[in-house]
Amino acid sequence: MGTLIEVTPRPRPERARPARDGASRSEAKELTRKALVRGALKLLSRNSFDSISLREVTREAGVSPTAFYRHFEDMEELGLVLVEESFGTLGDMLRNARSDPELYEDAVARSVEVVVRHVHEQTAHMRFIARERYGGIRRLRRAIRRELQLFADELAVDLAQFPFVGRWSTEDRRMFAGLITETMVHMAAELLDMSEEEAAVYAQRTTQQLRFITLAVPYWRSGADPEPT
Amino acid sequence: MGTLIEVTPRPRPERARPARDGASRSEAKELTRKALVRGALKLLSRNSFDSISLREVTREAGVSPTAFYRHFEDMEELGLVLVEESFGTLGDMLRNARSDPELYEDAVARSVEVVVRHVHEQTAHMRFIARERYGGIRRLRRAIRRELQLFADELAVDLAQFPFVGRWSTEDRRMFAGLITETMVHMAAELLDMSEEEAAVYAQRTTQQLRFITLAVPYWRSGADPEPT
DNA sequence: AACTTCAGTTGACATGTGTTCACTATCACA
DNA sequence: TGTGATAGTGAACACATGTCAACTGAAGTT
Repeated sequence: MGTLIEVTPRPRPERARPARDGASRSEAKELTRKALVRGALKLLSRNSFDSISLREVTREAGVSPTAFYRHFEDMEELGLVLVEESFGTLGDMLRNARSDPELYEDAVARSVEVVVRHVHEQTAHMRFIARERYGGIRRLRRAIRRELQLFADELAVDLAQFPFVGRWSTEDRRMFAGLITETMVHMAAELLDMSEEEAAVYAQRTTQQLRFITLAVPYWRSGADPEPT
Repeated sequence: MGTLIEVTPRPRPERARPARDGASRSEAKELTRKALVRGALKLLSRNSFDSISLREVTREAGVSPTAFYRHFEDMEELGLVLVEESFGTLGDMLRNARSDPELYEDAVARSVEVVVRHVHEQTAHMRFIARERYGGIRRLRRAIRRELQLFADELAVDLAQFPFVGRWSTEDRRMFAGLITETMVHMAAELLDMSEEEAAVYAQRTTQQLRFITLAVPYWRSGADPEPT
C-alpha cells in the first residue's frame, strides 16, 4: 500500500458511449440521434420547448454536449424533426382508422375513440404539439399549423362523400372540416391534463358536440353567394 | 487640470430609479410593480413564460434584479397576476359588448367583431393566454382553464334566452357554450400570427362556422337521456 | 497494413442565471 | 425633530448555458 498505487492499470474508463455492439458506423449514428430526439421528447413533457437546453437534451441522451452538433445544427432543427415525427404517428393512426373494419355504425363516435386512443399512446408527441402550436418558436408554430392544415384539407375531401356535403363548394367543405378538426385537436389537448375518468367524460362531451354539428349539415346554405336576392 | 479633479462634486449619480415625483410611498411601489408586469408582458410576446428570466423582467422594467422580490415571491406569482389581468380586460370587453346598442341584428357577427377588436387592442395579453393555456407551467394552465370555464358557463346561462335552448338541460347548454367558446378562443389564437387581410378572411370563416353551428339548434335532442327507447 | 473519416470525447471560455447579504435614502409617523 | 420602516441599490455566490478548439479511437477504405 505504498506510493504510486495502480497508476497504469486503470480498471476501465468505460465511456458513457451507449452500447453500439455490432452496429455499423451509420447505424450507430442513427442510434444516438434517436436518443437525442427521445431525450428531448421526455424533457418536453415537463417544460416547453424554448425552455429546455441543448445540454439537458444531451445529458438525457447520455452523450456529451458537443455531440449534439454532429446531428443537428440547432435546437430549432431538433424541434422541426419532432413536429414531423409527431404528425407522422398521427397520420399512421388515422390511416389505420380508415382501413379499420367499421366497428361502430357511428362515424363520429369512432373518430373520437381513435383520437382518444392516440392521445393515450402518444402522449408525449401530442403534448409537444399542443404546447408548441402557440408556443415561443415561430418556425415550430408554422410547421404545426401547416400539418394541421393538411389534415383538415384531407378531411374536407373525405367529407364530400356524405349526404348534402357533396354538393357544397370546396370553401364550405373546408370551413366544415376546420370546425371538426379544431374540435378534435382541442379535445386532445384538454385530455392531456386529465385523469382517466375526467377524460372519459370529456370525450363523451366532445362526441355530443360533433353530433350536434352534424345536425346542421342538411340546413346549410352557403353564405359565399354574394347575391342578396 | 491636475490630480484629484472633481472628487467631491460628482455631477449626480441619478439612479435608474424611475421618476416617482410627487407620489406617495405606496403609489411609487405600485408604479414599479406595474413596470415589472408590463416588462414581463413585453418579453412574453417573443418568448413563452417559462423561458423568460427574472433578470430580464427587471431589466425591462429598469430596476435591479433584487427589487423583484419586494413585489413577487416568484416568477410564477407574476404569471398568475398576468392571467388575472388578461381575463380582467377580456371581461370588461365582453360586458361592454353586452350593454352596447345592438348595431347588428346578427348576434354571431357582432360577437366575432368584438373578439377581433379585442385581439387588436390587447394583443400581448391574448398571446400570453394562448401560449400558456397549454404551456409549461401547471398552475398557469389551471388558472387559465378555470377562467375560460367561467366564461363558458356564463355564456351557457345567457344562451337560455334563445329559442329552443331555453328548454335544454343545463348540461346541454354547457356543451353548446363550450363549442362556441372554443371556436372563439381558437380564432383569437390564430389571429395573433396573421396579417390584417388574413385576419379579416379568417374572422369571416369563423363567423360562418358559428352560423353553421346555430343551424343545428332547432334539431338538437339531448343524448343525456339514458333511456334507449 | 497503412490511411482517412468522423462520431464522439475533454476542457475551457464568456456570459447569464436566481438568490443572499449588507447597504442607503427617502417617506411616514411619533 | 428624530426615528423606524421599507423600496430600492450593488457586489458576490455557485452554478448552468452555448459554443469553440483540439483530441481520440474505432470503422471503413485503399
